[in-house]
Amino acid sequence: MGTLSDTQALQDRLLTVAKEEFAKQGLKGARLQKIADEAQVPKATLLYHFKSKTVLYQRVLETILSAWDEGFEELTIDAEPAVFFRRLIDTKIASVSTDPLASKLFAQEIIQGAPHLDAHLSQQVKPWFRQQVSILEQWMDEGKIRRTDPTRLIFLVWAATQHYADFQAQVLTLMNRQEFDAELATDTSSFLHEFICNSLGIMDPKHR
Amino acid sequence: MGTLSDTQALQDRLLTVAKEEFAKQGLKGARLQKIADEAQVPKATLLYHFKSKTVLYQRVLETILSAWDEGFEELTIDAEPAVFFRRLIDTKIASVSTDPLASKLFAQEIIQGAPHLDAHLSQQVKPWFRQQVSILEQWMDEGKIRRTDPTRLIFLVWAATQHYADFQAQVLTLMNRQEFDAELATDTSSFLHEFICNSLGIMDPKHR
DNA sequence: GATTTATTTGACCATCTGATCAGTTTAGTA
DNA sequence: TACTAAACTGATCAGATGGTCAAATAAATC
Repeated sequence: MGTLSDTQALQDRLLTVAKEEFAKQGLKGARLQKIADEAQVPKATLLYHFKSKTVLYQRVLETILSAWDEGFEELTIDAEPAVFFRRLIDTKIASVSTDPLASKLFAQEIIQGAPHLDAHLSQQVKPWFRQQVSILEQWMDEGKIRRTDPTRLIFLVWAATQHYADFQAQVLTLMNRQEFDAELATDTSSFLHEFICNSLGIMDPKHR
Repeated sequence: MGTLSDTQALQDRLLTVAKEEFAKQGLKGARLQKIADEAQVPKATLLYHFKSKTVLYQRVLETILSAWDEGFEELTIDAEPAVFFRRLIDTKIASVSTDPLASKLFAQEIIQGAPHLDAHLSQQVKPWFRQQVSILEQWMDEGKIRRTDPTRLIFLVWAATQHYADFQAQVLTLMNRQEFDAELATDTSSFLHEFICNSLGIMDPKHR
């Protein structure tokens, strides 16, 4: 049997299980024993593959962040406003709908002051953020979208999408739903796109 | 010395300190010893006033929620849309700016599935929420605001405001700021009001 | 002032949990 | 097959942590 791939597969499984536990319980609240149990492996084996709880947590975080970076890098400048926001919102809603645990874990990390991702925030997120801001500013200069604060505009999109992952418990309760299904996701995506385009005075190409 | 008021004052202080610790570290992460130290009181004294960590946590949560309920009950139906959103946003931004710790604590509770406030969500928040939805629907019927999904509209306001408390670390980093001051608060409030009114086709009374 | 009640606190405990380690098994290699 | 290295794991530990308790002190009541 391929041992290297076995080891890799095991570590991936451990990371997946750990992500779930960290997302649900927080860093301090998560228990190595439970992660090990869930992955059907002795606790000592878990600690053989990841030297410590902190290392395991950081590895989980890295996995999440690199997946996100990959997904958002593709959002290029070429498109016109309506398409840009369509892509941005769809990408975020998709990530929130596909993997809400990642979003929850990230949210808890930020809420607690982002002690484990200072570097990532200033080195990965900030440049991406500045680029988005400058795109929006350019469009405002060109009169393609209403002039407003681009920084807070991006925060708005960010917050409005992330909300459906982080506050899922509240959202589902208030909507009388059991789960966040695909229909809910596309409807939410449509709502946000329409709401934002309306505010920015963007005419949807489809409706012209 | 008034003993009753002394006891009350002490318990209030303990609750305040505990809120800070719970907000920063989460329920599992918070340490009774640290809360006691911060309040300059032996740990045994803390546990004399609150039988257990869980009880202390629930008391903190109750304090936060009742303060919120009080603040949002006042938002009555009378006003016209522009005023309604002005008040709603101002109230939320004020609460987020005055006491971000409360917001953070609440957020973590919801993220982890709201195990300690199922009752509050369905008994306090839900009725308030339904009322807001019905106000918005009425305005849509009357043509006072653009027709859209009222549920997701409220979520949007909620998310967009809360974001500034919960993700403060990220917001400050990306804005190159050190603290969330009063100016930032009013600017944010203005931005959101303008953005929403624009999307809903509400003319600000002041500008007519 | 005596008695009872509420508050305070140091000492202590039972339990949990992350981490270590030595010994074993399995896989890869010559 | 003999040898080395990697992977695995039961047993165990050291430290931390929530919680208890009995004794002391302060406050209230009679």
